[in-house]
Amino acid sequence: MLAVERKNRILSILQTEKKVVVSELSKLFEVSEETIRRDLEKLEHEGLVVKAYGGAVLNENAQGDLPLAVRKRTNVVGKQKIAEILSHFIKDNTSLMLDCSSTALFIAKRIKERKNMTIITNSLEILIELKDQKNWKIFSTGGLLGEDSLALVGSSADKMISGFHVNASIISCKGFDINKGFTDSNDLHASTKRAMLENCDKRILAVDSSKFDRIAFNVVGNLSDIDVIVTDVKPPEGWLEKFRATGTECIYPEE
Amino acid sequence: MLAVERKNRILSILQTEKKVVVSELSKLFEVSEETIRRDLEKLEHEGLVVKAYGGAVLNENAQGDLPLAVRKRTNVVGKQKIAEILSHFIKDNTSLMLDCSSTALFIAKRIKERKNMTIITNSLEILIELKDQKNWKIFSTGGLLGEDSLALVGSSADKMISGFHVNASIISCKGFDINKGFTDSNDLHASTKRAMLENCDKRILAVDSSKFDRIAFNVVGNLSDIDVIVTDVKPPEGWLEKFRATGTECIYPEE
DNA sequence: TATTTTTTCTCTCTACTGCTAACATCTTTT
DNA sequence: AAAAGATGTTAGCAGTAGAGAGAAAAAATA
Repeated sequence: MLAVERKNRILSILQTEKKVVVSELSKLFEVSEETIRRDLEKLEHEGLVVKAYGGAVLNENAQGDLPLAVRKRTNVVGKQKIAEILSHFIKDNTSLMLDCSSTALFIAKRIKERKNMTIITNSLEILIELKDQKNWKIFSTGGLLGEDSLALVGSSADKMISGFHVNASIISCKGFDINKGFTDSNDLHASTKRAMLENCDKRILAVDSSKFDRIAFNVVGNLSDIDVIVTDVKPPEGWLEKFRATGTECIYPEE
Repeated sequence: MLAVERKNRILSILQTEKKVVVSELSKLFEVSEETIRRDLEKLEHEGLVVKAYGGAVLNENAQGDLPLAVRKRTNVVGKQKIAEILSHFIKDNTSLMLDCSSTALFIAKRIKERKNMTIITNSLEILIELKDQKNWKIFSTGGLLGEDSLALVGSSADKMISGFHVNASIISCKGFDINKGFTDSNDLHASTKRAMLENCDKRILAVDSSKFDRIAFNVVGNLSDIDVIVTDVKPPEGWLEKFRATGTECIYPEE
């Protein structure tokens, strides 16, 4: 039995039983208790469970993410797929900028196992998600706290971002149109995203299929501003041709 | 049954019954009364319940508290008193800087009724506490996320603070000594506090009595750097004389 | 009000279970 | 072949729980 299989089974047991006990799991899976503890440790790191003396319980808190967020949970599966794909490309000892988007938050949750990372973000949720990472450098942009989001935006945020240069920036957007480019509904957010794209080696756009063919009010950029596009489904062939034409790499799940 | 399970059940019983009785819980969970007492003791330390003779009740005050903080709950009563006093001095339409301290967080909770405030802080907890305030401007300093705190510190935080000027800065510290001044155990925090004091009209030090006669490693400032000191108990007469000599106003609760 | 009785609490001691961390072993990947 | 990852083993440490004695608080009684 694979380690991930076991971890998934533990999660599904937790969902019905509400709690698990180390000694029982050890017998059930016929592995040592230490192995179970390590599994639980990893699951805790991923924010899915809370370890307790003798076992673990579900992290209620993680079900709906932070209690604070009134997040629109559109296409969670797609966003998870994108986070899964991207997490494989992110190595130890690299620096990243992450914008304030649910996709970026999923990515943050996924890369907790990496070592010595440097993260710059304007998302309070990502800051809180990563606050306990040892040996990481977590920078927050300053700025004005957004009205309906947990993002820091405005000129001070943009200025701060310009003071850094990272290996890669990962940003998301509200709309993606093959001709019009990618757009957002808030000009302050759009400006911050642009600043992130201007101060990195690799410009990555994470955009799930619910954004396809949508155009929001504020243009963030177009294909030539992006090095890699990551999506949850294979885009239409016509798009892929365009991507090849502009030299934009496109990554999507196999089949 | 895991210890955490029991504690969670106690909390949920509390939510419906409003109170719990040690002897009843002991029978219900089939553990000794000492064990129940220890559970309640831990829950009280976490600030979730208030122990009483024979049982415990919910801590109303903590209902809206963040799940993230494992707050050091030292002298909560004193800090509340200080917040109470200060809240009377804070008027509508003013701008404040608040540092990252539990006292500042208590103050933030108290002044939510004010209108049109402008707040600058380096505390993530204060940002989240105030995120839903309508018609307020909430600014975050940027900076490096502290190791053991939810604070943003470092040169970028300090630089950002220098770009603002507010009506009053309210800061706290780890130690207050009448001769040595006020000190903190972290140089980055100390530097941020200094920056806050340098960019305001009124410099306010909120220091509860648990900090009296303690000296931490990093000096933040001395009496001449402060306009108003707010404490939870009346300081010794000798101190009051010194305050008069340096022209520092001192406010404390009446007897 | 003062005193006694009862209840509850605090503290210490002890036993036990589970945890952490370091190392060894084996497998898989590069 | 070397590096990385997963698993098992061990020893010392930390968290949990119960028992009993004495202190403190509340209630009952004088």
